[in-house]
Amino acid sequence: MQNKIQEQRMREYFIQAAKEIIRGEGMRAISVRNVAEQAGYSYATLYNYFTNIKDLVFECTVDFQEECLEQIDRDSKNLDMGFDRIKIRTKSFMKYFIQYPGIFTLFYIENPSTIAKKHSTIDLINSFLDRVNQQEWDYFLETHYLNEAIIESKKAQLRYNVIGILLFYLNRQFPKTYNDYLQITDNQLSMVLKID
Amino acid sequence: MQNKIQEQRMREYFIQAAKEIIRGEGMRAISVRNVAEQAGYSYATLYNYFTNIKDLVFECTVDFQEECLEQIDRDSKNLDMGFDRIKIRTKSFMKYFIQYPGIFTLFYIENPSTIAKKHSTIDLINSFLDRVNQQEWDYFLETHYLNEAIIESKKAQLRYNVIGILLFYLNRQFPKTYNDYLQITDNQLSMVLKID
DNA sequence: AGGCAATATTAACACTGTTAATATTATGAA
DNA sequence: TTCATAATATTAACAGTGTTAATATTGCCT
Repeated sequence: MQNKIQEQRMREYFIQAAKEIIRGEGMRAISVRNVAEQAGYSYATLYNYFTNIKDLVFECTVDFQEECLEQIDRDSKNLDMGFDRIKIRTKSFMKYFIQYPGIFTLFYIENPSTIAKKHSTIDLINSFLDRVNQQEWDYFLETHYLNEAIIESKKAQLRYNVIGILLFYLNRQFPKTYNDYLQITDNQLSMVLKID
Repeated sequence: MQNKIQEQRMREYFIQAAKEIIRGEGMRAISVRNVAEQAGYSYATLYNYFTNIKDLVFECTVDFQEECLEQIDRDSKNLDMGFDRIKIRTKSFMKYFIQYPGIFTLFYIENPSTIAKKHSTIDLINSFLDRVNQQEWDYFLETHYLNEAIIESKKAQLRYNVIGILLFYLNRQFPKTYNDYLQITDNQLSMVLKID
């Protein structure tokens, strides 16, 4: 690890390989030998650039977040500020994980190697949905439409509800059909995103 | 598997062993050899009574649900029907999984061997919190305090919110402190369990 | 071209779940 | 009781996992 540019390039090869596997076959297909083969290197080479496989896969999360955010922006452009925009953006957020269940597993199911290590990555994941709608929450605050306590409460409500729905649907096959999932989602978002 | 009584007794040995490990060291410590040793048998013997290790661990869920329900009933006895009773019972439900994080992992994180197989067990897990508060929801319906649509919506809101909070706290160390977790929980339950 | 440092690969270890072959135990008939 | 057979338990083995140490290969500079 003398040449920093070459080192980062090598890391990127492994990260791209891991991303493809996670996107396609999911977290179950992730293994040191699998990722290395996809990257075109031997399995032990991976350890010259990452301390372990968990560290590697969690580095993928920043790229996935970017990609997800791009989809959300596409799906919500030209929309006026307000609850409806949050609703659309949140549904787009959820759609991304429905498309790539392996990425949901990585974000919320998989547990990191060490609890303390790479805490920033986990923090970014935890606050992801909050950041997706940050513009809107700020708008509500500035226009005095909602006060800060209410905003924090609704932000949390949305966060837990959305991840809960995805957890049940993707990890527990509940509800059984996609249509039921869509209906529950719409109902729940409507409950959270309204003035009481 | 000639004598059904002896067979069930053997299964119970393995189930009890698995339960102790899940309660104590968590799902990470579950392995065929580990469970078998705790049960006092060789690892291959397990396969005479269970098709695989996943089937075995998911059989533990019925016992855990019973135990959890007993705690909830203890914590909520002598309470009048109403939102407060749901709140207390739901907090007790959550407390159980905070006490035994391994059981939360088993219930909501771990995925079964086959999707179709043992669907009833998964269904019982999915509906567990609903059943915990079924008495109260029925009471609200009978007394015309809430209509059926509202009840179903609130039931779902509670379900997703509660599991979401536990997922973040137990699997993502968010929030960092137990006190913050308690405050968020109380706030969220108050939001869901009120008349709009 | 030779030597040294950087990097990549193979071999090995301790695990995992699962199955097949073997050893042990229990049961019933002579 | 003895022996054969069925039932059950155990060991050996296989293919997989993550990770580390020893070895092979590459690239660079004198």
